[in-house]
Amino acid sequence: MAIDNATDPAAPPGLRERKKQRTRNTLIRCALELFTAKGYEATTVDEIAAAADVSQRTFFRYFANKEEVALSLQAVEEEYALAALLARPAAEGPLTAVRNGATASWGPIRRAIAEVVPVTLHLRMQRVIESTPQLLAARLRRLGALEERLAAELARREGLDPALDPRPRVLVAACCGVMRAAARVWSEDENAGLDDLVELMTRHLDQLAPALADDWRTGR
Amino acid sequence: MAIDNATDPAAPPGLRERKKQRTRNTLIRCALELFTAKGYEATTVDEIAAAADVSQRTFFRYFANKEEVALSLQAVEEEYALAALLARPAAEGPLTAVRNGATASWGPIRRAIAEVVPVTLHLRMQRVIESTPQLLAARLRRLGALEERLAAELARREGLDPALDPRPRVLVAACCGVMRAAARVWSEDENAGLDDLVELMTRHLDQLAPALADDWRTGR
DNA sequence: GAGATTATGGCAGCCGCTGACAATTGACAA
DNA sequence: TTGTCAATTGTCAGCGGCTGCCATAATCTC
Repeated sequence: MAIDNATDPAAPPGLRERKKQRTRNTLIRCALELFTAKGYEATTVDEIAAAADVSQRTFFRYFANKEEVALSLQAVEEEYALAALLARPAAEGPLTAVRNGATASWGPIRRAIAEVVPVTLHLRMQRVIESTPQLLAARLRRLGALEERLAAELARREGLDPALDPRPRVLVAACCGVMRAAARVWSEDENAGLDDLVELMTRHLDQLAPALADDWRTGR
Repeated sequence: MAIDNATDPAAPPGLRERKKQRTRNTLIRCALELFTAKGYEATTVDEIAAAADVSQRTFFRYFANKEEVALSLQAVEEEYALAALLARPAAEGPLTAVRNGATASWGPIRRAIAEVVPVTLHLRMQRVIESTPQLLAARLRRLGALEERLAAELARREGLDPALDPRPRVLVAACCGVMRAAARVWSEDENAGLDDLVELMTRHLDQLAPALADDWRTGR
């Protein structure tokens, strides 16, 4: 029996598969360029399809809707974020693992993104997402789903039943909420780069414990 | 000069204003009944308009889109939540104020909702929102906007510059994240009531500090 | 009650999105 | 190489969300 590309993911991809991947990347790049140039809502799916030289129907075979192409690189980020937590040594405590996972994920994320589009385009797109209500909403929902997966992993690490102990959920929810707040602040500065985002997030995470103290005056 | 309804909000509403309010409430009630009966996506704006006995065009004069009518009661909740924080005495610390504001808001919220639709309908709708991707996304975005307002109020209470000190944002983000996690868990139990939701939220909030401890074993 | 204001309905039309069918292209084996 | 099968694509028709436009009808003001 010859190599079965359908079942063996390690097999070298055939022409068909490579072509599909190329079409998909082209669609993403064209879409992000149009979105960042003239805005998300002002960009038509027909325009994206035309720019990528496929029919509108084909676009919808690659992406379920216009949102999905806009957030396709965020989906990549999410996978790497989860993988980063899975890679933390078991010796690390929950909070430390979440924190170290977050900081360690940015390198791989940057490289993976760069394979598809220029990183600067992706950064500009982040701001479009943050300032487009529909996109921001969809992004927050995805982050919610990611939270669930992170919490499940945390519960597994600590040997807890996620249905009973709320601490994994609580910790993840708190950290993700804080990081989102950092991202919101970051997106308001047009010139901030990826490193600035990472630094802002860690600074915000460091404020978590102090912020929970019920008297903010004692600390200073 | 007679009473000027356009500029004096305290003036008794005329026939026109009362009729508008009635139409709006009817639209909300019809929409929620249809959404809970046959699902959000399966319900057409034409059907809602027909049930409320207005034209589709009129529906869109009351609500910017189908999402808005689905989340109109959540918008009410948000206003009361903010008002509850504003009403906390200045002596309370930030965390205490957030916590007490949250618990104190539920009474007024329940009463305000009951003026428009039966509370059970609203509770059923909460679960539809939680299980409908598009609605959940929109709700999370609104909560994000609420977070900003809450953080701004917290900064004002403590006399801080919200642009400089991240603690208001961090505290609000953490608490809101935790409460959202509670709401997600709650919505999975078909028979849980409003009181159960409140109790679950406070239980989750109480877990915030323990969850941040980096060793979960010491505590038990 | 006349005239100004405002709410409503009907219509045409754009855009996001989907199902169905036919045509094309790549994969695999005889 | 060629024939067959499966996957990919384009075209077309159509639905639902949503908007601008204009005419009509209901309220409000004097």
